[in-house]
Amino acid sequence: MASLDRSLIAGLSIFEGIGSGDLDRIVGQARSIRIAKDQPVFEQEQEAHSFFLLLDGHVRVIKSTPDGHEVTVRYISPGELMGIASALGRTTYPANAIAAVDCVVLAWPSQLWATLATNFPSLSANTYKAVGTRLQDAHTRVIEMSTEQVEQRVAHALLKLIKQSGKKTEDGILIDFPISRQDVAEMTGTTLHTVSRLLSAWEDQGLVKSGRQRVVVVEPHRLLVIAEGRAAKS
Amino acid sequence: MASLDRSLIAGLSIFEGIGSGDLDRIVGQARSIRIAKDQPVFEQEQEAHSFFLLLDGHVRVIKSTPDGHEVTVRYISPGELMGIASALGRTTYPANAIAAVDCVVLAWPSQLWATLATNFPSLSANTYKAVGTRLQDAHTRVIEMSTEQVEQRVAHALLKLIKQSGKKTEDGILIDFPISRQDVAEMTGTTLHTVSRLLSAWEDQGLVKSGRQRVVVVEPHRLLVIAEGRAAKS
DNA sequence: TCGCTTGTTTGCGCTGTGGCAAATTTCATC
DNA sequence: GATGAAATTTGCCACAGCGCAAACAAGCGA
Repeated sequence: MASLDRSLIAGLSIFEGIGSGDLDRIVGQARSIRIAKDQPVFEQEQEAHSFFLLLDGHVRVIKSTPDGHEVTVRYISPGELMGIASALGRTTYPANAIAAVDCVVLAWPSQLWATLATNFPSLSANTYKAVGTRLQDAHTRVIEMSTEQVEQRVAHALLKLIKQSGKKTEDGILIDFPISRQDVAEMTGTTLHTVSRLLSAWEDQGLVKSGRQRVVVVEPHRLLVIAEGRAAKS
Repeated sequence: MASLDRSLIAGLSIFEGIGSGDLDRIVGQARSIRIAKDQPVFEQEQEAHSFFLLLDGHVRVIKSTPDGHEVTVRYISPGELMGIASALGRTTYPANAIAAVDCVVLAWPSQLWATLATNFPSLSANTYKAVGTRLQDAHTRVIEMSTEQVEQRVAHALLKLIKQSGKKTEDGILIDFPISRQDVAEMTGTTLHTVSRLLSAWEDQGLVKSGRQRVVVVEPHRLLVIAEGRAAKS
């Protein structure tokens, strides 16, 4: 399979600045795995035996709280690394990662990170740059949760999703994996009821079209207005 | 000054596994800077010319939103790195860092990171481990904001503060830098009014003692009960 | 010592959201 | 096409916590 995906893989930002020979040497040490929808890629607290690169599909990263709440930390799109506990000096995964659709991933044994990082400094630099972005994102998330109302947070969440995994359709931009009201609620710290009410209202205003596990954003620009908190109260 | 602080510095977790000769070589390239209370260590969006190690004092890291809200990202205690944008492939600081009290920091030029990291792998590993912890903390924060009520969040914030910067007194554990109700509000995503009400209530119950820019936790254990959400409604 | 500034407390009313429950739709399976 | 499970919608109510405003300390400088 390696040969088939090579051109795709070579274009990923993680491998920027890495020669094609080196790339082969890196990818050659990974095994390719298929993960069926709703199956875990890795699980919270579990020993971090591998780290992964998502080649195809979408993965949801979730943390569960002791009292039974679930919070979606982020969604992973093709080309992103996940489970890189080893690069951050951890021995267990900090969260659950679950395939939102059928996925294909590359998996490297965790102990390989150290040698890969020293042999391929660009790989290391690119990885830590991605970590920096993630840290930023997490802080942005904290800020949103601290200062915005539910309506703005949900709007922001949808905008993020279409930017990351949007697919053009004739109706608008579709989030191209199944996503329920409950899922959106877990991303934004609210309830599925409130999300449902919001989506209904937005649908009435022609902002979005949505159905069972399906959201299409018709007017991203107007959604952005809501996200920024400059919405005209109807 | 370097000689005076050497034993202190050698014990920091960032320098774990680094020989004393190497340590000198690393620290020798930093300059020591005093920063007066309320003065910035670095500022959001500003070119990241240096990265820092806090030797003494306490620093507040803040992000400002376009609409004038301020959110406290975290507090930094002695021994922690800050402003390590360069290690994460960024060229500007992502937030404001302000001295909560008079501080002493070591500062290295950002461009030095690359050579330090390659010459001293332990330094690099320790740093990224700290980054990993920070990422964890940020996610924990998101989860708290998503699932907990204000009362629990404030309780958690106080517990974090006393763990990080607590100082034993005869009354209880004092947060040993000036912290206002407003500051706590900015850590927990609420208003100074609500924080004030909570502290008043807790003071009545003998849980804390507080005054102007000052909080002493008298009964950490009972505060933890509140933080966990297992509090008996009075 | 007397202001003056800055931080804190507290009352009151309002509202955004959560909680609950029931009805309804959609999809998958037999 | 019938049956059932899962997702969604919606109405109603309750209340946590915010906003506003006014009164109160507590330091600090002159």
